Amino acid sequence: MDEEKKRKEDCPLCDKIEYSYQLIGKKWIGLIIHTLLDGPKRFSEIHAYIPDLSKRVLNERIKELEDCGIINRNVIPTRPIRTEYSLTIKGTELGKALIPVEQWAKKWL
Amino acid sequence: MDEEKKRKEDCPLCDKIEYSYQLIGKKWIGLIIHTLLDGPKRFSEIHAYIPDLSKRVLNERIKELEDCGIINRNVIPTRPIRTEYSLTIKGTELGKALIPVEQWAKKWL
DNA sequence: GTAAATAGGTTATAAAAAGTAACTAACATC
DNA sequence: GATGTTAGTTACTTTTTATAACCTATTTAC
Repeated sequence: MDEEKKRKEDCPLCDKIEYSYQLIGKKWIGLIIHTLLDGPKRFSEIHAYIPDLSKRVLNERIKELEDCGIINRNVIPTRPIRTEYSLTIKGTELGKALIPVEQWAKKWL
Repeated sequence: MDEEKKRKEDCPLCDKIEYSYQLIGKKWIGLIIHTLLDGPKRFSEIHAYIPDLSKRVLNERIKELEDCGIINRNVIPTRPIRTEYSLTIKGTELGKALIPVEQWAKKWL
């Protein structure tokens, strides 16, 4: 069956699509981005918005999202020091790209 | 800080949004829907398109997606019997809602 | 008609990811 | 100096995923 062979064979576009699904396919990533879409937030604020997400995993997700350029960590030198997280342009655009999924949820769930 | 209290307090819309992110936040869900968006496929075809997804988990994901009304299982009484999976209307709309994420991937990855 | 192949799974076990709760460091207030 | 807050970290448990072998039914190849 030749049709079975038309799969991803070093197709760079397929790789990107697959990567994006692995990204939003990680638990909590979508909700964290959604939360930050309405403005920068501190660690404890994000945690308060998503209480079922543990601090350990929140910290892990934040580092992953920083590493792929989706969020920025801004350390504000007040006393006590506060760290604020905000979406980069790349991250804001991902957040906006997820809005149709939220609209789907409103309609179908 | 009162602002921390403006979180999801029995907000049905937030629940829906959260549920949708938990759904697409499960590994492989997005790619399976993407794969089915271009037409119905058999078990082994989906597996061929996404070879890194094991048959055990593919089977689990298929059952979950069936349970929430996103895909249909059609048993075709040919000899040998073939089972074909297709998106429901709900599933097709979710697939379409994910296209902006793919466009984001094309632009930013 | 026996041997290997295909389709659509299931099972057992191992590895990776996420959850839980207690702890820490740096400062601040009472 | 005891208590609290912020932003984490650590050790340990539970849940998810991965890996690979196996299974049943039917089919094609020899």
